[in-house]
Order: sequence, then C-alpha cells, then structure tokens
Amino acid sequence: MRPDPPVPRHSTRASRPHLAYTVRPPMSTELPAKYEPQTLEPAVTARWLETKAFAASPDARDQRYVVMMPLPNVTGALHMGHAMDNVMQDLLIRWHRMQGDNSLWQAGTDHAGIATQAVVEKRLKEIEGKTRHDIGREALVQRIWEWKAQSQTRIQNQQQAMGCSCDWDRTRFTMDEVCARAVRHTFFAMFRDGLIFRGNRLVNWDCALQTAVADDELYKETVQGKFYYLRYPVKDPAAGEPTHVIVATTRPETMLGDTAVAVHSDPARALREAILAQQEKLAAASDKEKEAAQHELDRLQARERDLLPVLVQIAAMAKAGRTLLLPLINRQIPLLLDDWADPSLGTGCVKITPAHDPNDYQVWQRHQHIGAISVLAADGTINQNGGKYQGQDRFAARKAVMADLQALDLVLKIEDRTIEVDHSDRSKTIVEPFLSKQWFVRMADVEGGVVMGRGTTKEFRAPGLAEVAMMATAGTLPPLADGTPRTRVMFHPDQDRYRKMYDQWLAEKRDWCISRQLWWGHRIPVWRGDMPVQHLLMLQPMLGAQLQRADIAAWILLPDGNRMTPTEAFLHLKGPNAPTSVEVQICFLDAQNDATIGPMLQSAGLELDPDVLDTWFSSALWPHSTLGWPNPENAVVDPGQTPLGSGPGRPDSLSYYYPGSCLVTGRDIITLWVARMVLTGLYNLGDVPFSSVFLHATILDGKGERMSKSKGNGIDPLDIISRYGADALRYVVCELQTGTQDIRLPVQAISPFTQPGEPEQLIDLATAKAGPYLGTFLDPNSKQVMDLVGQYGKQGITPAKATSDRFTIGANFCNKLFNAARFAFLNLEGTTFQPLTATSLPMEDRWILSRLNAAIAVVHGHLTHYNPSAAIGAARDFFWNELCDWYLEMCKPRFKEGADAASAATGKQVLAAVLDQTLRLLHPFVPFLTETLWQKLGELAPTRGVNAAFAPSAQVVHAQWPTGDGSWRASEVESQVATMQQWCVAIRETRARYQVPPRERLVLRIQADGETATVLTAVQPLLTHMAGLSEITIAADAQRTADSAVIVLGNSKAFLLGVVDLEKEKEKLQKQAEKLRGQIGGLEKKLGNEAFVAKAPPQVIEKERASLLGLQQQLEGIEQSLRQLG
RNA sequence: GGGCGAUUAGCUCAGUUGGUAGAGCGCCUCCCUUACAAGGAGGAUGUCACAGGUUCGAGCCCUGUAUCGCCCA
Repeated sequence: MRPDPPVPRHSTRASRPHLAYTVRPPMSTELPAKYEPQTLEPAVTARWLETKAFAASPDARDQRYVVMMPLPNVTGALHMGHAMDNVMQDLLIRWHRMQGDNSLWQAGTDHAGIATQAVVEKRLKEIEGKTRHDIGREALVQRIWEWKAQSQTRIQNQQQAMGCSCDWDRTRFTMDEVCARAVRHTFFAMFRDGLIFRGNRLVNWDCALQTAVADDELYKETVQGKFYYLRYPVKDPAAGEPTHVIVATTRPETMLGDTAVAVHSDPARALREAILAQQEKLAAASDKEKEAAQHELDRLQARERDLLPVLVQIAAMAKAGRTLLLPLINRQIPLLLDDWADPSLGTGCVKITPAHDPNDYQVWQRHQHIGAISVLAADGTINQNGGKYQGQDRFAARKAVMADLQALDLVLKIEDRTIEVDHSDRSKTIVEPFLSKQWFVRMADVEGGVVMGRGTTKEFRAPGLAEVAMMATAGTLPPLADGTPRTRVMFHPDQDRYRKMYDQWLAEKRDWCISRQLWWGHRIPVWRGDMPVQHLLMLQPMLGAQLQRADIAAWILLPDGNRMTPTEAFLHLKGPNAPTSVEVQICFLDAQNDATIGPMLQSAGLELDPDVLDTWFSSALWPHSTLGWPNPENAVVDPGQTPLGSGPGRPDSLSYYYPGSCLVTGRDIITLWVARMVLTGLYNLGDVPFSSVFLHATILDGKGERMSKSKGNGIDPLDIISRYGADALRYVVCELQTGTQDIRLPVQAISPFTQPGEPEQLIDLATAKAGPYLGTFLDPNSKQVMDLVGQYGKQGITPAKATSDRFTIGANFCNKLFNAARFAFLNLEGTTFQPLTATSLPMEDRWILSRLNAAIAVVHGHLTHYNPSAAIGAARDFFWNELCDWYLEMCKPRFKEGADAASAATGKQVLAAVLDQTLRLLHPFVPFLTETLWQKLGELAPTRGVNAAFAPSAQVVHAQWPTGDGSWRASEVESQVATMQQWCVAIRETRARYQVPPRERLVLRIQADGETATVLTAVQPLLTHMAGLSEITIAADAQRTADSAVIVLGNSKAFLLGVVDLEKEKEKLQKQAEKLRGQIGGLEKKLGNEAFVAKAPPQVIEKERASLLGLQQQLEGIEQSLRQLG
C-alpha cells in the first residue's frame, strides 16, 4: 500500500461549499473525489476482459498490425525489463488498434527448459529431499507441468495488471499441441534436408545439472586459482637435449587427457616479431604507459635470451617426430608443431587436451592424428580414461594428480593467479568444456543451397541459414515470383548500429547446438542406434518401402563420419570395403508413429534419443507456430480459444497475420532470438516473421548496473503498481525510453525499521552500504541490515521491498489528468453538439484547437519514429502546459454563474471535444485512467466534435486515433495568445516580486501603438483575467505613475500601478539591462567580425542583425525607465 | 585482445542539417486560489569529461586522452 498523502494544512477546506459549482445537479455516476488507481484499474481490466476488447479476428481489413510477444519464461515473476518490454508493445498495439488496423498481440509463455527444470528440481530437493532420478522422468515432467500451470496464470495476471492488451484467447505455450506440431515439422524438415546433424563437439558442460549449456547461459567469475608448471619427460632424449618439456596449466587434472604437447614452428621468428611490435608500441607510448611497455619489452628480450634456445631445440625435436611420455598415465604423446603455442607466453609449450579445452580442440582439428581423450564423466568425476583417478571428483582428482606428480618430482613450480572461470547461470557451478555428441543445426552455407519455404508460393533457394538471415536485413532477398520485392527487416531506432550487431554474430555462421540433456522440453524425435550392417541389409526388404515415404526421414552414418540416405547406403554397404556396423537415424514427421512404429525400431536395437531440444528452437518458430503453422485449419487449440482456421468470410490466422509487423525486445536478444526467428520464418514459410524490430533500452539501477534478483537491486513491477498504479508505471517507462541510451532507474529500499505511525523511509541503494551477504544492505539510520532478496530469513535478517520514487512523476501526471477531467465534468452537464465553424469561435477556443492540432501531429510523429519519450513529453506538454495552465483557466469565466449562455454552450462543446481528443491521444500511454474518464465523458457529452461529430466509441480502447483537423489551425491566434502569455508572465513576475496577493486586482497601463496596440486590444479580456487585473489601458502616451512598476517587453512598455519599491524596481531593471548588454556585446562582436560577415550565409547575418536591433530597442526602453526612476 | 556505445544543471535525461544550451525531479520565494498542495505563481542553477584540430562560428564534425558501460573472443 502506498502511504497516505500528507495531511493538508487547510483542514477546514472540505467543509467549505464550492460557490459556483454546488448549484449544479449531481453527476449521474460520481467519480471518486480522489485519484485512486488501486480501485480504478481493476475495474477497467475487468471490463476489457468481459468485452473481449483485445480480441483479434481476421477480417476484410487490409491494414493489420501484429506483435509477437517475446515470451517470458514460465519460471519467474516479471521484472522491470518485462515491464519495459510489455509497455512498449502495448503502446504500439494500442496506437495501431486505434488507427483502425486489425491488431493482434500474441501472448504466451516459454517452457524455458533448463531454467524451469532447475527450479522444480530445487523445490523437489528442498521440500521432499528427492532428486529427479528418485522420481523418474515421467513424474518429474508431470510436476513441471503443474508448476507451469500456476506460473503461467501468475504471469498473465501480472500482464493484465500492467494493461497489456493481448488477445488472451490466443495464448500459446511453446509445448502446447499447436507449437509442438510446428517444432516437429521443422525438425523433420531440417533433418530431412540434412541441416540437422549429430556431431562430436566441445560444449559447455554443467556437471551439476548434467547438461550442455549455451554460451548465453554462462557468466564469468574471477576466482583465485593457481598456475601449475609441469615437467613431461622426453622419450629417449639424446645427449644435449632437454630431458623434460615444461608446460603450464590452471587445470592439472586435464593432463590425464593430453594427447600432445605443442610448440611454435619457428619460435625465433615469432619472438622477434613480438619484440619488434613491442618496440614500436614503446616508441608510441605516452609517458604514463612507458614504464609498462618497457617492462614488457624487457620480459620479451629476457625470454629471447634465456628461453629461446630451448624452444628452438624442442621445435627441432618436434619436427623429427619425437615424443614425450605422459606422466601418471604413461602414454606416449607426440611433440607437435603448432603456432597456437606462443613463445612469448607461459613456458612456450602447450599441453594439448582436445576433449577439455576449446583452443586445444582447434589444434586437434588441424592435427587429427593426435586424437582426443575425454577423461570426464557427465557428473564431473574422472572417467575410465583417467586410470586410477577414475571416480574421483575433478577437484579431488586435481589434488591427487598434483600430489602424485610432486612425488615424481615433475612439478616445477606453482604460481598464484586470478582466473576468469565460466559458471553455469542455472546451477552456479563451474562449467567444463566437454566433448560429447550433440545435435546441431547447420548455419553455414550448404553446397547446392537450401530451399526456403518449400512448397509455398514464396519458395526460393538460399546459400544457407545464416546467410539468408543476413540477406533479410540487408534487403538482398530475391523478389517474389510476381516480382514484388520481399520485405526487408529493419531495426529501430538505430538501423546501422543494430544491424551491425546482428551481422557480426551471424557472419560467424557457427553451428547451433540444439540438444540439451534434460527431461523438460521437446524430445528430439530421432530413433537412432548402431546396427550391424548384416542386420540392416536383412531389414532392407521390409524397411525399403517405408523409407520411401515422404513422412519418414532417415540417415545412415558410416564409421568414417560420412552420411548417406538409406537408398545410397544399401548400395554402398554391399561393396567390398563396407563397414560392419553403422549408425541409423530415423525421424517421423508424425509424432504418432513414435508409438506405432517405434516398438519395431526398438526391437531392431534403435532408441528414441533421450535429449530434448534447446528452448530457443521452439521460440524461434513462435511467430508462425502460434498461428497454426503448418496447417491452421486443423490446429488443435485449447477449449474456449480462438480457432486458427478459416470460417465463413474469415481467412485463417496464419495467412492473415503472417508475416507480422514488429518485434519489440532488448538488445541482448538480437542474436539469440531475432536472427533465429528470421531464419526459421524464411525456412518454413519463405518469408520474414516481421518487418521491424524495435529495440528498447535496458533498465539499470542507480549505479548503472543491470538489475538482478540476486543483487537485490531489482524492482517488482507489481510493487510499483500497488504503490503508484499501472498508469504511473507505464507513464514513467514510456518517458524513460528515449532512444538507444540505457536507462538508470535509482532504486530505494522501503525501510522495514520504521515504527507504525512514523513516516516511511526510503533508502537509496546506490549509496547504502552493502550488508554481509549479496543482496543485503545497511539502513543508514538504524544501522540494521535489510534483506532485499528475501533469502536470509534464517539468518534473522529483516526483509525489505525495493521501489523507486521516480514513479511519483507518473502518479502526479495521472492525478493531474484525473483532476482536470473532473473539473471539466463539473461543467459539462448537458453538453450538446452542433457544427461550429472554427473561425467563429472565441480566441481561447481557436487557440486550444490549434495547439491540439499541433500536438496530435507531434505525438504521432514521435511514435512513428519509435520515440515514446518524446511522444509522451509532447502529449504532456500540451495537456499540462497548454490545456490545464491556460485553456482551463481562460474558460473559467464562461462557466461562471450568470455568464453568457451562448458562450458557455460553445465553451462546453469545445472543452468536451478537446478532452475527447486528449483522452484518445493519451490512451496508449495511460490506458486505465483514460478509459475511466472516457466513460464519464460519454455520459455527459454523448456526441462530441467541433465542425463535425467525432466517430463515437463505447470504449476509448477502440476509439479512432486523433488525426487533427487542418481547419483548426490558427497561427495568427497562436501568436496573439503567445503575446498575451508573455505579458501575463511578466505581470505575474512583478506580482511575485512585490508579493501582491493573488486576489488583489491591479491596473495596467500599456504604452503601445500601431500593430502592437491592436494585438493587445484583442487579447485584453484574456490578459485581464489571466493576470489578475482590474483594468487595462492601451495608449501611445500612457504615463507612469509614481507608484508603478515598469515592464519592458520587446519595444513596448507597461506600468503596473499600485506597486511601490523604487529600489527593487531599479534593481530589476538594472539586472535586465545588464543581461541585455551582455547579449548585445556578443552580437556586436560577432557582426563586427569581418570573417563572419564575409563567410556566413546572408540569412544568418540578417537574423543576427535583426535580433541585435531588437535587443538595443529593449535596452533603450529600460535605460529610459531607469532615468525616470531617478 | 577486437568491436560498439556513453560522458550536458544536484539527480535522470533531451538537444534535428554546426548559428551562444532545454525538460522533469530536486532546490529557493510566495500562495488554502472558484479541478488538482500528488497543486498554483515566480526564481536560481552549466568550463556541454579533458586536450588539440577543422570552421566566420563546435555540445554537435575530426584526432587523441581519461573514465564508465555493453557485446564478442
């Protein structure tokens, strides 16, 4: 709950009657007296859901707008990043919906394989003390489904609380039947096309969860480690040769899997080059860098002197094919010439462990004969290849290995060293490079190309998957069959920058590892196993026909790594050099065949692959899988959901809504997701999934650090909503999104140590001292520790919530809007509509309509350019600075009792029209409040408009987006009102300076003639009212009275009577004169500069001359007044 | 190590094609004034990170330095 507002100092106020307004009849349904988002917002949500206000259905409209929600994980609650992402999407969707586009915002959640399984496993352990192996695969998956059901509901409620206008009846889940079928079809097609293969690769292995993890699931941590220098004996050293080769490593236990030791092929040259480069660097170094550079040069030169001779010798031995004896294992391993070994680093020799180091793996690729030996088991213990160390945990083995090496005197030295180690984000344990069989999608180009959109009208051939994704953003996709160009994917708001990121990642064309050793996810639909060739050939008559079927894809893998289709294989395997055993891989298009044909395969020795697919594989299909691909007509949606197939007069969802419009997401997802959606869309449908990608900023905390749950600097959007309201949250989030800049949002803890009745204390987390654990902080007032992550209850630390007072800005805005509307409603009873000519209206009406017209254009323009901050800023400026500060005030006399009835009626109509347009304009930003006010406005003024009635709408969510009306523009009126405002501000400034009470009416004499006098006469009534004057006289010879203040504006001058303080007056005028002299001096200098006059463009010179003249006139007026004052 | 970006008021950020810097919050003064004190009126606040350069003129363009982020290895 948010705190009660401060107690007003004027407590009698409530009992005093409103003089002019209480006589009106009460409104039919009362708005509450105060703005209360906590009661107002749920009511609006309920109505939107009841009326299915966000439902999307294909129809005859050509204009459509489709946003595919970046699906949140089912694991977690939503955080500020989601709030940003969701609000941006909702802003765009609501804006387009109001513009009349058939708008679909597709919602749903992601099964998030490893993250979800880890959470459920952790709970299983905590609550029941069991592991997943205790309960088995089926039971674990069942429990994850239960977890998912709860979690998805919670996420949906959060999104609805934020006002997300998704079509909830189309909510999908990456593992539901519709999505699962799309996954199956895509896998089958890629497998059939040879784009999916199983290979032996080095992966990041999470030993705790026992699965491969993707690069993006890792984080680096610097740990205190050691650098071990080991001595490997040379086999049969000749006289004069070193007896040992020294290598260094941070992970000595991996030596069990060494298959070579590498040395540079020409260490002398390499070292010389390094020295020359360093000498150049030293010459170019600044004083500050010199010392370090010199130090490095000395080091290199020392190596050349001391180490090089040995390295040269070892290189020669390597060339001669000499070998070493791997200690402890007693394996002979070759000395290898490979330039990965850098003579300027370490010992100049590198132990090569291809199965446990990415660089060594590369060396192995260059020297296949050395082989790779994995010494690690899936659980992180040493396997059978580790000899007597088998079964020991890798860290225990490290100690044992070192002890044994030391006993053999094979350890030269051990140095302390800080090392960066990859950790798994899921288990927080150190990951190991691990050689294992994994499934991959081939990203590189394929000989003969890859068919995109096979069987569709958009089919074409592309070099490869990564390449086609780059073509989509480069705009180089081939045109469609009828010659129309294919859609190019564009990034906003910075095409060049983001496309570069996208391209750099794709250009590597690295194969995509899609297998995970988990139980939660889409199981890899491949039956595989080794089979004796004889057995296979016996099966040929039976299998032959089956394997011709279009819905079965199979590959035969030969021991040499070659892959063949069964047809090819049956011929090849009958040859004289045929292998005795092969691996068979079979995939069915139809999942039912796993059950029907599966048992037969099982009896033939094949097994369904136990692994599941990477979550991103199903996420990549999201833009088309959700719409029912491959066949929306028979897609099986949940009961009560919108069917995806066609109906009478209604096209199917896939053909209508694909390709979509805009993907809204953060920068970090460009490579992970955007690229993959683009390539699967092209592969399956021959077309991109969206035409635009809007990348919004990342929200950081007050220190500029990324918000994270474990650091305790994150904010829960629901806490903000309950404190400030969802509209306030949305307002601020929109305001924060300025462009490409990341956003700092200062975070405060709500002190849990204040006593009941005490005012709430907010503690800034950017400056608060950290507590004893990560995510704990010290309250500077009470010196007690608070827990911002809710994990230290056992340690007796008081939990505290995080918030950010920045959201008061949004709440204040909403409060202002609420009250402005309430004021309007007090006066709008009985408003009627009749066509009015804009030019016939009073000045203030013409002015506000003109300003409204301008604001509409500006807001729309900023939204078009993906600049929500500028858009909401413009809307706010219009609403607050023009509508509230001026127009509502200017209107007040017309609504007073006894005012002219015709003028009041016109005023009502214009006010209702302006409010109508303002609510529409603000609706995408603050939907709840605008919807509430819209209802009330509809009751009081059912028909609204100026020259013509606006299109009506029962809910503002469906109202037509304002387009403005050219006939409202009145530039002359705008300039007149601007003059009035300038005078008004000057008068108010004088009043403030002399502390004239607001009620006291003053007399103003203006010295003006000609056009100035005409304008001032026109605005005289407004100025009188707005500046609190009793009388204005305008005359060329107006005279100052002894007790009047002087106001100089441009080249006219005025006297405000009844204000006396000569000294203050002189002081002000002198200050003004000083400022003017400064400006005049600057301009004179500029215009006196011959170069400026000669070279600057004439219009610039002319402008400067004119402004100089104006300033001089003003100064003259002030100086004259000063003389008069004496 | 490579690439991308940032540095503007106390804070968070705008600043279009180069023409002497803006907003919101905060701060100061005054105000119960006929919707809003979650408000109104008025005011103060800047070596545009630093050093060079181009230009008649640089917050903006170029080069370098410092500091801080992010991505990739």
